Amino acid sequence: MGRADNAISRERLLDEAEALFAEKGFHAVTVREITKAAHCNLASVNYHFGNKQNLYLEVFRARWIPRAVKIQAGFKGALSARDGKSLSGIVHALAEAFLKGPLTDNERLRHSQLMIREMVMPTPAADILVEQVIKPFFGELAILLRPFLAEDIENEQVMLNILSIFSMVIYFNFARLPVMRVTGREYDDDFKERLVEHIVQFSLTGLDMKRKGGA
Amino acid sequence: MGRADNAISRERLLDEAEALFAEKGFHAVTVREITKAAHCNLASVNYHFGNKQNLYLEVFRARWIPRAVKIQAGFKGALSARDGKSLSGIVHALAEAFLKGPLTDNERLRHSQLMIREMVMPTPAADILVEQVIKPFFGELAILLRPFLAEDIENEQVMLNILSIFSMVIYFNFARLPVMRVTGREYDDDFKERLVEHIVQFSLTGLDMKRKGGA
DNA sequence: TTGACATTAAAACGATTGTTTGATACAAAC
DNA sequence: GTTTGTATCAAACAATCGTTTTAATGTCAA
Repeated sequence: MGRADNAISRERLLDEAEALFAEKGFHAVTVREITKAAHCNLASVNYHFGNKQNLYLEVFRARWIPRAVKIQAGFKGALSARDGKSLSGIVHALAEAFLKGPLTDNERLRHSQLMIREMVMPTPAADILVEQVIKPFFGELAILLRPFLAEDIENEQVMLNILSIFSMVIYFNFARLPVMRVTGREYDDDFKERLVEHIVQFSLTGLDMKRKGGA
Repeated sequence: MGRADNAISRERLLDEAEALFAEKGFHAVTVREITKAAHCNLASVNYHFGNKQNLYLEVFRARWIPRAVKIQAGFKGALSARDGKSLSGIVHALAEAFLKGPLTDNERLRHSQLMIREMVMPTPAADILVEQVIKPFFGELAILLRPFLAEDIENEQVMLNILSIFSMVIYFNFARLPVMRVTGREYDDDFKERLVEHIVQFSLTGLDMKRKGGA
């Protein structure tokens, strides 16, 4: 084929590579596996991306970051729409953006898996991830949350709070196995809704909910 | 050498394999790498464990689970010692057992890394992990926490609360890169103490700490 | 139509992988 | 002292890995 299919097979490689890297990890996936899934020739990875490592990095630049931007856009949209001016509204929009949001369930799962992998075993992609996505986003969150917190609160304390909310959102996304086993529930829409509500309530009041009466 | 060194090199293999599997993941570690680190012959992995997969599984049975038991013992010890009869005491003992506890910092890191890997990309080891360690432990925690929660609270709600606390403990252990980058702090004893206090406070009151005055 | 360029294709490359083999060394049993 | 069983060792195994090579195929400009 000629030049016309240039972008197409390159994009297919990125799609399939992202799915496989997310599911199995970098070293467990072979170039042959990727090219077969993308219906490309074996040499196409090295032709379009130089080598396997570079394809992995490009997956983050061309797929992971845009997805993160999409999630953040969903969050900001929900914010300005209705939940803008209350603490529970902000946390609700945040949890919903990551657990339900504009992505499919598979996309969300892949997104979390790739991020977790980079945190447990950082590669050069982790720098891009932290500096270009996490730090800026957490900075915006800090500005949003600060009006609702104590006036003399330190920046470190704000960040720890954000990290704690984030840890729940991430955990309920990637640790589906123990969550399902312990609660006995499937990851359907009902349960996701339940999780969003739980994250909001726990983030606002913690365990101390006697005054609210339990559920 | 003769029979005397039997157990010794087998144990060395388990030690080095655990460290390498935790750091790099199953597929990224080679048998040659493990045997070299353990000062053993290349064939010793297949001699003692049959194959590489079986060594990985045995790492969980012979190393990971005992470590989990040790952490839980540290938690229960702290409970009966002083923090037994208050909500904050229980959460404090829990956070401290996982973030400071009886293990070295490297041991704690490896422990979290292996667990996270099994949650993101489950292997047969994940079943052992969830059924033999996580579910029983969460069951005990539920019994401990229930007296302090609302009387009509559902079991699912209790489990979600435990999962939330657990998500923070896990996250602050394995996601050190973003935590350090966002807070600007190193993982020294001071910071770990700070993290324990934060987890306790957030678990008890969430973000709504204005009545307490911030820090 | 021709020449230049971009992409795909098949085949092979050397290196590395997990695993197996057969010989050797050693301690305990008889 | 011979036998038996266990552990270690160097060496080689077939298979698979990422990557390179070379040729073929297509498109577009001149």
